[in-house]
Amino acid sequence: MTLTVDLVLLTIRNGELQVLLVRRGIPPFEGEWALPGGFVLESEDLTDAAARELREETGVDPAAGHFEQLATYGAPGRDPRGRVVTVAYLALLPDLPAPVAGSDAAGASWRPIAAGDRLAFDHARILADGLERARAKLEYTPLATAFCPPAFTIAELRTVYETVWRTKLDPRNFHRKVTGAENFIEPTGESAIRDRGRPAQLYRRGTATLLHPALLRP
Amino acid sequence: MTLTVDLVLLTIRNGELQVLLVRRGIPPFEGEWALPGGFVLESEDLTDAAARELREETGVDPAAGHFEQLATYGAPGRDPRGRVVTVAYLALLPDLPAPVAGSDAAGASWRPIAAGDRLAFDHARILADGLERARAKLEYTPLATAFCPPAFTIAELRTVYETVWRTKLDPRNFHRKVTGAENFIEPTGESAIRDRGRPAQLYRRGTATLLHPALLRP
DNA sequence: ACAAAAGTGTTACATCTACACCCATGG
DNA sequence: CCATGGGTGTAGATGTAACACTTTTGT
Repeated sequence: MTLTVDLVLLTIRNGELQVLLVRRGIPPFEGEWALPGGFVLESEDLTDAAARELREETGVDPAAGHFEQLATYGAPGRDPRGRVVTVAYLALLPDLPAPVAGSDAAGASWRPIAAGDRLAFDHARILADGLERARAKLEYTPLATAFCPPAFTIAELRTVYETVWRTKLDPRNFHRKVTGAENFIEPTGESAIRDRGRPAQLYRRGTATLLHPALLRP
Repeated sequence: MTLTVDLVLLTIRNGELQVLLVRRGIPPFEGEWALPGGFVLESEDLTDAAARELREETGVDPAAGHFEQLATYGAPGRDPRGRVVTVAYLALLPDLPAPVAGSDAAGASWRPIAAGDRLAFDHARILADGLERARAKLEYTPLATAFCPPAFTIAELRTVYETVWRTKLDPRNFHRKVTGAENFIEPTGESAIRDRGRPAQLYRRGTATLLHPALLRP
């Protein structure tokens, strides 16, 4: 029995939700897209293995965004080479200024979710589960901030919700909801910036782990 | 590397939340309580392995209640015998009329959560995660009905919430909330029964998978 | 009749939606 | 000045909490 970890790495680039995929260089599924992942080392915790893969693939620290176990997949036929059970992890990351530098997977690239790439193994199912988890968690946790840089405007936070949920939200009501939710975000007090229009306040992540009241998906 | 499944089986008996535990007959942790579980067979899906264990331990069909994957635990030192990774499953079951008949674990018994038994391995952590998952899911899914028999009264459903959440709920408001939530429960139309007081309408599970509006934990 | 549990009505308050409106900046 | 986006005010709909009150049984 072989144990691996696979990563569903989500970020928002160019206003669309993207996932990090790698092109497989060897059979099976040679040449197809797949989720990044790798073997769990002897005497390595599962979370450590996933964090190690994350660093290898993106050069990014897990603490920069959000990182959690998603689910485990072990259907007997899921890998034609034999019994491989994989523990999937989900990470929500800000748009990386230093992108896939230091990656050991040369073929890794951010692909829009909307592209609908065919994926190797049961990775389409894992990705779908990760997306649904992310969409659900935006409702009742402050995880949307994981997609944002350390300081962000409320409009930027709103585009996170709009992108992940594929909806439009009323800017006025959204503003009041997020500023009203306890410890969701805190004003940096610091200045304000933006290209056109009135400058916006900057905020950072608050201390809340649960949103109250929640932001319900329309 | 060894792969096992462990089960967090929850039910409500005698008005308290209980978990099925087994006394370990062999080292390590001989004589201590542990979650029921066992090895995943070669070419057996994880869910099948967990369902098989459930039937072996309780003689109950997974479809009688609710059954889902909880999380996977693989810290290197969690089993002193070597590397053992376990996939934990959570099941919510009605109070079983035919109890642990046919069980291959003679030492299996329902133990109150409140008893605070010391558990072998990292099973205390797994149980805590299962409890928190169950508590959270009662809020926004109709899973409370998994603890109920096929036909139940609203008061019985309310005691499920009160028991799992360790709170008291207003019977009048609770009644309106659950009858108002779309497709949560359907009246059997059928009669009404109970020991003292006015007879109650009987209900069965509805078709909803998500509760709207949700029942928020006080 | 009375206790006990089921179920309805009412009122005050919180939250949501939709939208009118004002504020601050770049060109 | 005016277009653009940031941010506040307000009214109606919906949901919530607290609790008085009516209904239907067993004893």
